Amino acid sequence: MNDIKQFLRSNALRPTKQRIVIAGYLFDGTDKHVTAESLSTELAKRKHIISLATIYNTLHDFYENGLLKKLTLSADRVYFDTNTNDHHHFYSEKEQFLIDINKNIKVNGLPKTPKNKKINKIEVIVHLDK
Amino acid sequence: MNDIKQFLRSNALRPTKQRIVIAGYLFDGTDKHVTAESLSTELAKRKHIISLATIYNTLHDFYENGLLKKLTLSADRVYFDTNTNDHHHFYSEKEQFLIDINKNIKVNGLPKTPKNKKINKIEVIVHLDK
DNA sequence: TCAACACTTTAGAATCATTCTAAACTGATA
DNA sequence: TATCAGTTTAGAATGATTCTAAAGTGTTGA
Ligand SMILES: [Mn+2]
Ligand SMILES: [Mn+2]
Ligand SMILES: [Zn+2]
Ligand SMILES: [Zn+2]
Repeated sequence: MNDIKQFLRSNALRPTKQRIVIAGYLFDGTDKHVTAESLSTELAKRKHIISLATIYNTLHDFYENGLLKKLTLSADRVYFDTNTNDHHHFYSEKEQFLIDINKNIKVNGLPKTPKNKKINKIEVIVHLDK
Repeated sequence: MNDIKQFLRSNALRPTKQRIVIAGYLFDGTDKHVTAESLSTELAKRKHIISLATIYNTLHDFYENGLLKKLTLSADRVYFDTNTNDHHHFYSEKEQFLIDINKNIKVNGLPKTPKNKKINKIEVIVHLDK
């Protein structure tokens, strides 16, 4: 709890009640993939009612500070990922199912990068069925 | 034009004026990535005004019939891809920039697929900068 | 300790891509 | 050519997200 406050301060984020609760949930040691909605629901289960606006604000604040990654897997909700290491995903759109692939993956056979561009990140999504 | 009509019929799609125009544009031999909006704009340049509702309907009809692939690269617009072969992409979110990677890419080092799931498709997105 | 102020939170409105509704239209068929 | 299922469309609705602006709070210097 004081760790969380320090943690937030060290990321130039004022440790407000809401941010402490959200960080406490997100960074509890277990990697998580959340949407604004799912996060809101989880916090509500724990009797922490935080407005959706604040949840969006906080997710973005954390993202801007590199505490979260952002995943665009579906067109109609954004996932935030507490695992900030380089990694990939198994994903089932149908089942809203998302699992980290932390193993080292190699992508072979890429053509040369387009002129004047630089590779920022290679993202591998393994879409699952049934 | 009659080819287009046949093409549509052979896909169980009634060859309406609108579908003929849209198919004529999309399947002209050049691979394309379009959004509903960009397609609408391109058609408008060619003096073909088709309602957005129809453009959405048609993109979905084509998609359902396997004539298009759907790409979820950004959270706030869906891309449709006229290249229906298995392939991957270079993508620049900032520049709305999208290039096919048709070369055979191999992804090595995947962990084993989660129990009771099947790999449907492996998607590689090479995010570009600069 | 506390005033002062920048930073935050929040309800509710706004945005915007997409989907839906239901009425008018049209391609296919006999 | 009449009929009807399939299509198109304007406009309303939806839903995730962002914005607005007013009220609340953490920080800091005296
Ligand atoms: Mn949406
Ligand atoms: Mn949106
Ligand atoms: Zn992850
Ligand atoms: Zn493509």
